Amino acid sequence: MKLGREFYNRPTLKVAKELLGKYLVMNMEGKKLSGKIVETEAYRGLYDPASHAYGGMTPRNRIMFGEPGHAYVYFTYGMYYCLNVITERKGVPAAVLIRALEPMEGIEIMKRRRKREKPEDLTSGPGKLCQAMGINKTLNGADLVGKTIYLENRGEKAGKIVSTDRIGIDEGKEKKWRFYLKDNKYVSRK
DNA sequence: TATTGGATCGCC
DNA sequence: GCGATCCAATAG
Repeated sequence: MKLGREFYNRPTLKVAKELLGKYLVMNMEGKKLSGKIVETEAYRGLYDPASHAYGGMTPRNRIMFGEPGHAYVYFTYGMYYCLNVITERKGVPAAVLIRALEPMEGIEIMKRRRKREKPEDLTSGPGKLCQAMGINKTLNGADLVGKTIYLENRGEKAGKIVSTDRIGIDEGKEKKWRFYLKDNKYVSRK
């Protein structure tokens, strides 16, 4: 069952945890790709120094201030994209970064795009999964309650969840806002 | 207008 | 450990 707007319009930490075990589905150019979410990170707007929205709205982060249930895609390190889902009500800048997936459908397409054969090399990181799924800037602002990209509950139990500090973040280290499924081999940074 | 460094990745 | 590679943010 596709996740509706109301799922995203809730506290960010809750959404970040509940996204584990859900499926990310892409329908593009007649191809279907999907993967199970196994790792996320929460970013909470104005009061979180690590968030892109810290300090107010800019052209890049404006999607974070908008309606929940949309995609925030940004470009980083000159060559990678990262995918976030917007949470909390309109006007409150907050998002959950999708950090890793367990590939499910469309694995051959992912291998071709990633130029890698091992399943655990396809989507075990935020930049990798965007490359594998074909996510780029054209999807920035896309409605996740739609047809091309959406999240889905396939009735799986998440299992044990581990929380740690966020990767690549120096400020706000006391915040344990990274969540992943324990013992899952598709989590980044083994 | 110039400079700097990043919510990364893969190879050395 | 480090280079690739480019854009957003900030400083001037």
